[in-house]
Amino acid sequence: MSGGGRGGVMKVLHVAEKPSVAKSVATILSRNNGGLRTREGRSRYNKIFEFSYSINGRPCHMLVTSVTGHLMELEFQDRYRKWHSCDPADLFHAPVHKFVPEDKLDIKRTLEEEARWCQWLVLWLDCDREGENIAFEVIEVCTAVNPHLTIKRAHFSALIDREIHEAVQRLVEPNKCFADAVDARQEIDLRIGASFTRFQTMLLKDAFVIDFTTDDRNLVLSYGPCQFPTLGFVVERYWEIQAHEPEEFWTINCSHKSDEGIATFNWMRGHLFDYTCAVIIYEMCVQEPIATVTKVRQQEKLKYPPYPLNTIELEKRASRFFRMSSEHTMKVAEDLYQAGFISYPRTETDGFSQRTDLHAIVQEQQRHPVWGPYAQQLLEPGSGLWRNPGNGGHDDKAHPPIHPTKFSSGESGWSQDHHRNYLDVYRFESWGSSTIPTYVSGQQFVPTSLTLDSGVTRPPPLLSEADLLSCMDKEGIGTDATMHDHIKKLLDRFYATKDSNMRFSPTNLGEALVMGYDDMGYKLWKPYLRAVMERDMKAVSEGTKSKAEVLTTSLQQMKACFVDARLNKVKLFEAMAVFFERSNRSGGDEQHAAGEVVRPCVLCQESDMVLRRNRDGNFMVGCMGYPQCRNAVWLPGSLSEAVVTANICNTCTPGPVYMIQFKFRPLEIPPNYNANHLGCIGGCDEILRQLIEICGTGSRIPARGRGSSASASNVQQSNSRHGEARHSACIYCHQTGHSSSDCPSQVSGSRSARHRGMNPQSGEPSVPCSTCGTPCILRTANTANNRGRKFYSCQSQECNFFVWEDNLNNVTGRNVQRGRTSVSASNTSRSGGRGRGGRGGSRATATATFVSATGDPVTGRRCFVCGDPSHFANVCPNRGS
DNA sequence: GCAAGGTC
Repeated sequence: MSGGGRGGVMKVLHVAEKPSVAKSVATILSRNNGGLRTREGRSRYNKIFEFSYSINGRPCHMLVTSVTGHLMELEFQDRYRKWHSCDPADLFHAPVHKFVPEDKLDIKRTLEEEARWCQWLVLWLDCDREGENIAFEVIEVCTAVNPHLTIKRAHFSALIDREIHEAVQRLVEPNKCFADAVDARQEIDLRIGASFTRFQTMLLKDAFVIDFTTDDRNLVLSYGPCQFPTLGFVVERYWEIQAHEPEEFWTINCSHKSDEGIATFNWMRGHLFDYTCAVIIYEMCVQEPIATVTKVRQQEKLKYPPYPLNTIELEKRASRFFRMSSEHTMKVAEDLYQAGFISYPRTETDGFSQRTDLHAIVQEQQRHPVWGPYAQQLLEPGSGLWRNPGNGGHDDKAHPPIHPTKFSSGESGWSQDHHRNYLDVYRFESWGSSTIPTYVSGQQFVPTSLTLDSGVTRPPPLLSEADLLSCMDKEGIGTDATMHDHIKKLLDRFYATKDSNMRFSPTNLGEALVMGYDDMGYKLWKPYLRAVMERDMKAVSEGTKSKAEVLTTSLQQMKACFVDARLNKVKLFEAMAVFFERSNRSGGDEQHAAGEVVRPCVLCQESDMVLRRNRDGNFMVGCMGYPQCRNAVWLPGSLSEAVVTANICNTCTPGPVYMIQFKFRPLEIPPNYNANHLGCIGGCDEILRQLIEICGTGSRIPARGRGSSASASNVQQSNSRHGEARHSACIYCHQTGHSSSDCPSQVSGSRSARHRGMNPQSGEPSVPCSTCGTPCILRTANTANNRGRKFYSCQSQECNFFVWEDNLNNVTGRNVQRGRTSVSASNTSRSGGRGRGGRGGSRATATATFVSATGDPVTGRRCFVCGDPSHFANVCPNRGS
């Protein structure tokens, strides 16, 4: 019989994913005379609960404790931890290991101490893949000290009595497939993240002047399978906006004022882009102004209350109504949860289970000064107000939707944000209703106003935090508990910014990185990669694929992608060069920056010395501090291979000095020397010294042009947008004669309108918007009528400023100068004095002809009321209105 | 100095 302790009381160790669950499980199970006792463990957060219970009739001494999420981390072996310790491509196969980090050692000790004297281990981790993986971490720690443990898994979907009692009587086996799926995910995330992060940081950080007013050493250009697609959403929307070319349209609006109020009528055709058509129809209306009601339709509009809150919806609503970032929202929610005011804030569930006592939840709120009376009303049986909330159809089987759990009239020391979390009688949405006068079919009236108005098509808005969360949710980027982290990471890494309207734009850096990978043809910034990983994980968790299989294939693919990306790194360079000045610091070639560490530099005593190969193929060990420190040891020219080993020389100091496995070309060294030699560059190696003396160092075959084309970093792209850059080859088509911003190969599709060369410091031509002052950059139209024509338009979401560059020159009589040329929108606006935007009321007083939607002067069009070409009929002063 | 996932 397994379990030992035949006939006696069996000792059972229960481990939950978090302290709160341990407490709930212990409280529920001990309720019937269990005699619950609490004692401290090694970790101050993770208490140990003890009581008596019987499992399937067998008396047990129960110990319930917890971990706090994952107990272990995955890391590369020490040898590969330093950034310059290896080629980043090696990180796809460098050995990794799982270990318990420093801050979790207390928990580990508690588990070890308690597991030692127990017979059973019961795992109460959350019932999802991560929970299963944590379960195996706990198993590893516990079985290491007690290999005889019988291991069981409790399956529960809610922390309620029946579920918990049932779970403990129906223990199952832990599911290794689930845990394996997470192992695979962890390893892939680590390898991809570390390799690409090191690669792009070392490639670009020092090669460009990236000025983010931060300590330069902290600038990391990270890559991650979640953060990059998140950035991708932001950049894609931004490009969509950039690519938008405003088009003027015309609409006829009619209103009618009666005793009952004002009715506004919309034109069934919506709007027309053709001015002539619109004005003809409008003039017909004006000449026959009597309106006839042809149909009256009444429609009931329903508005449903929202579904119960899950984490994502909570974050979206806090962002929309309170302008709180998702990250801050989760902090506040955590505070409220810790204090017992709301239920667990990380949940996917958006429907209450049948078993939830909703009346009890509402009862708690009866004393509240604001919504207490409403709560009381709800509970009154006669009021007929009670209605169960809807169900959004999601259930994570672990937690209920987020709801208030007890009454609070405000705790001292809490910020306003803490109070905001209640969905009270919901003051944050309105019915949005309006009442209109009643009409009957056949009724006739003369409109109070009838206008021909112009409008301009607008691009979609920048992504809000709620939009971004929706995109991530839809594409499966991150989990409900981590999405806000990924968004914050974009801000922390200077990849994106959030404006005062809580909307996200990419920074130059964020845009350049996405552009670089996009130009390589890689969808690394798209959600597909994550989707493939998610599919693989599912296959592993269902047992249709093995962990090893998924790891092998996906790492193989990712490594191929990495190697290819590195071959195409010029694309990243070019994209960066669009936005940033090149620096004259070292770097820019991660191959040069990388190298295997051989020893600490004795000269500068700051950096490591690494094994490198120069462009001629010769080996040397040079200081990472180059060019500040020029310490170098040149190795024999007869070397064909050299690899740093893990062997440390026991004579040379200061150490460690790693020994190098040398391989010489046999024909180039004297016959009495071995072609394979494990040597040391620290000074102790007599053989190496002799070979250097015999063979010399440096170029083995002088001046034969070897390696002259080997440089993969000969990017000569100048970042200057003026002067010499115009004479160098375009970075897109590689032709001379135009700059990259004018490249004809780039002026179609959304790519054409990308934000190229708009670095404010670069002196790109721009005009300040006369309405809001935002600098407007020069862009090129791509419409049938105006292909290639340049225009300025305001990038502000709220502003309609637009002007053709050639009009500007005509109007102001001079060319646009860099920076601060001021332009009056009223003189240059396309739409003259018409329209509702209030743009350019000056048109009515101008003597010029009309300006059409394309900006060209229009001849032969004049007010049909008085014939004056300076205005249209709708604003004619001679027309009785 | 690197990822994403748990959670305090």
